[in-house]
Amino acid sequence: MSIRRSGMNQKSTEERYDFRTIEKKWQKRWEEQQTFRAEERSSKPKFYGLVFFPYPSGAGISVGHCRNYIPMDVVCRYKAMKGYNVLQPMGWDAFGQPAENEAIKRGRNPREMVPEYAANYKRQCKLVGLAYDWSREINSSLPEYYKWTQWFFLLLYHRGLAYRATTPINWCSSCKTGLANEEVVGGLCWRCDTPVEKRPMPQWYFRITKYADRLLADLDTIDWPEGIKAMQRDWIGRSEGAQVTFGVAGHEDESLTVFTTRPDTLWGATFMVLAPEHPLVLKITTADNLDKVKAYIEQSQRTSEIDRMNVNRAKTGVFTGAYAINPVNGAKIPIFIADYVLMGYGTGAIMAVPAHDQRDFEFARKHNLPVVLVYRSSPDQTAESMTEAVPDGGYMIDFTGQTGGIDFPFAGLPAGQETVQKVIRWLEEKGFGKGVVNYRLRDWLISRQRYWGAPIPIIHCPKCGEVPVPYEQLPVLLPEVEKYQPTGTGESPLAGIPEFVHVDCPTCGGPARRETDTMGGFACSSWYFLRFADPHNDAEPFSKEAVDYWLPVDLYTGGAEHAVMHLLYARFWTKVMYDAGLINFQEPFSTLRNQGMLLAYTPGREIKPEKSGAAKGAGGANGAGGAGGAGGADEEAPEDAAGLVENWKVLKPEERETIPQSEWVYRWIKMSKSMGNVVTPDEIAEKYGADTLRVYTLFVAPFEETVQWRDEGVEGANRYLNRLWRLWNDLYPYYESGRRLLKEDDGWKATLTAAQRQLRRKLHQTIRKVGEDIENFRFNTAVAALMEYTNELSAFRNTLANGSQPAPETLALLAECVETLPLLLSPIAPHLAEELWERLGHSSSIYYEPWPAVDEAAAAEEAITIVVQVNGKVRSRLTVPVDTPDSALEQLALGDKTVAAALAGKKVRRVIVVPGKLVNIVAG
RNA sequence: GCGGGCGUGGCGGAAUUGGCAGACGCGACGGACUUAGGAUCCGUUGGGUAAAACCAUGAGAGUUCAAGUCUCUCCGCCCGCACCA
Repeated sequence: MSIRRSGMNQKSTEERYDFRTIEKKWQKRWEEQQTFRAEERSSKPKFYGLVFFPYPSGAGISVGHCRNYIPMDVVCRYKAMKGYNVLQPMGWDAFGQPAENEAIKRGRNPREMVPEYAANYKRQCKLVGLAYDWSREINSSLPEYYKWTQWFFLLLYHRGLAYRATTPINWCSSCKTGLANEEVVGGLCWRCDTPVEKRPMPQWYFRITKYADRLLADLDTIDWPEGIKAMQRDWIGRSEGAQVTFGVAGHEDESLTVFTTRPDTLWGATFMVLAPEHPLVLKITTADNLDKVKAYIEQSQRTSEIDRMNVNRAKTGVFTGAYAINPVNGAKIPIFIADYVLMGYGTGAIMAVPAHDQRDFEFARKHNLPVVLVYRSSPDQTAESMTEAVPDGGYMIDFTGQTGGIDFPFAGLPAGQETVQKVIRWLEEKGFGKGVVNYRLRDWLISRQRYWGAPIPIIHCPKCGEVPVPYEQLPVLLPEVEKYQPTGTGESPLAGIPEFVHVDCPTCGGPARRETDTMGGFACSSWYFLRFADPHNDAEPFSKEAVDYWLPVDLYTGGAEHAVMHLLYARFWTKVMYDAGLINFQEPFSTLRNQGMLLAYTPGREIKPEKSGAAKGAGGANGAGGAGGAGGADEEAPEDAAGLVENWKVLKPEERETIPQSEWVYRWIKMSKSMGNVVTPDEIAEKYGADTLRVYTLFVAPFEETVQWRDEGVEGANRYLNRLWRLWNDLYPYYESGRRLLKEDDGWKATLTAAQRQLRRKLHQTIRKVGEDIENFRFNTAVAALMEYTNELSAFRNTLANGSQPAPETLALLAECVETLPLLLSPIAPHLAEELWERLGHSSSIYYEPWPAVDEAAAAEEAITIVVQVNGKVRSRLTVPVDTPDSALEQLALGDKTVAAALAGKKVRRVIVVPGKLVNIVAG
């Protein structure tokens, strides 16, 4: 029996480690020695790890951001130990409305406020021990950065990808600015949930639609979560079909082109529907229908976006009095207008085939329009008996003789893509239409009528028209203003600054006006990942050499809320730069991962379910808005919507005073500033230390999963680190004498006892497992593996005889354990790892130490447990040497006492041996 | 409705190609050490039984010697999109 070491024998060992002192010490040293600075030139392979560009808000970072930043930091630190030249930068997405709104709210100048907030973020990042290369810090609101954002605007402009157009835009009356389609979520502004209206205004757009096919196709080349790829595919919304041109009866000079994915159903078109906004509507409407039509148009303009998007609404619409002529059979069909047809999709006009399209069917029944079948599945199927449309199946009906002399070669063809293609070819031959590919994606509205953004570098000259600012005149500096508030007139605050607006035309020298719109924040974040490769270049946005070396980003992490916006825009700009020969890759982010949301247990109160207008929030229990706690998007819910989650409301700070705790109702909701339930890394670092925060964050759940923040869990992580600290200190005294043996020769490995070999096996298995888990983003099991190992090491320690000197090979083994532990710990709990490493006598940072090598021989199992099953049920276990042949396993299994008992009275029919795993005896 | 994901102890979660379900941690319980314990250490901890048997991975079927894992049908939850012609 061995003597158990109790804590009492180790009074000299500190029970708990002094994380405050240790963490401060190492953070200071990392900073002084610029430990995390990426090498400019290196023969090493590179690794570029990046987290979503954050906007520095006044609230600072929360533990939600840490759920993204810490895992990335672990990967980067691990990669450094694996011999990579690592680039892990950080910077500030400082332009845009969150900053501007906060500046307005606090009555502060964003130029002063933003750097303060950024400094606070930076302080917090350091507090958490994140290994950023701060020499590459960037700030998108500084002229040295936005000069190049403007440069890229001009690049797009000169390549025909930026244009100004006056079309009805999505207008948020609260933000007082236009929104791109991506920024309208369910008819509401993505930032403030205000219902979006349509307003015609001249605006700048980027022609992202030109890249739709490539943005879609290249999704197949990148390692991104399926869900994000699916969202981008849906957003791009490619659909194949045909445009078919119909004549208009009585208007021989006009024609109407429809887009349809089902040109094979043209013979069943019984009416046509135009979007109310369609330009031909008023031209073709007959006099007696004009009042009705005008009224309908007006009504549909009044109908809110949200209402129009309600699928279950009745299919309203009115007849224009005009008729279209179906080219395939000369049939005259009535033309209606209805708001279920959208001007922004396809051609804004559809042919309606009620027999095979549900919406058309509903419209036809409501307005007593005929239904004509094109496909039939059985001979007795009739249009009259239909209760709903039949979207697919069946064989085409023979329309020969009913097509006004036009041939009909499709009788009997089955419904399907092949038939559609045949019809398209036929339409093209006849000149009735052509096959086209249509996209849901629309051009990217970049104009903002706001102050805090990069001015659009364009000059409007009465003589020369639109003139791009010459490259050498960049940057167009954002002027100082007295008021940052949006003007309310729909114009940018910049329009009120004469010295900014009035400018000489670069072309003719005459008086001209500057463009006063600024660019939306997504412009800045569409190229920042490139700037990190060469952040201080003042001659160009980046040198090709630096970008060729560092890019693309190897690993990119952030919340899923940017699935379409930022990630689509950045991909688009990357492709444009590729086309311009600036870079040699087409996808900026090779691997993308999304961290899960962080929920906090939050006190609130029940509220009455009714309440007329407050229908919003019924969408789900994730609070207001869907943005994640970490990464760029900093949504801020409006005051009245904040905290409303299905008949439940977060307690306001004052309510926590006035409402007794017995009436509090707790719920798990997203941790966010607007909910007042944010836990900051500062408070955790203060109480338990940054390493504890790191361990807890990694251990609590898989990276992608939503997690619930629990203080008990944090305490568990802290306990573990203290346990590890004590264990290491208990073993440390053996290090000096064991180390010599460890380094001198390998002989000791052969003389280990079985228990010692087992410990060493666990050690090397752990080295392998932790490395693999980090590479595969399984941080929770990496931490678990470390815990398992320290548990075994701890049990081994307890077997050491107190006071007496262990045998030499034991000392060598202990030295190996003592030396390896800080290395394994280093990516996960770097402060503690550095401290232990230093105590081992090292003077340089553990950050650059090589990751320990796995001794495969030591890691290999000597004996394995073979499960013996009878008819699939475990009856016994055998411990055998690894190389036991199958036949011997079978014999051993059959000879086992419990197995024999289970087999009593049965006949063995079959024996399955799975090498290294089990023996299953089938008997009956 | 469509697309993506998920459902395992009291809780968070483990579980290679189908091969011992519940690693690791939290919580709980018992013990040791203590003036003390919300510290530390050592145990126990899915249900069930005296012990077994047996029952357990949302429900139900199927494939297989063997299913948390594969197939089908449901149910529930989360995320995204939603009249897209």
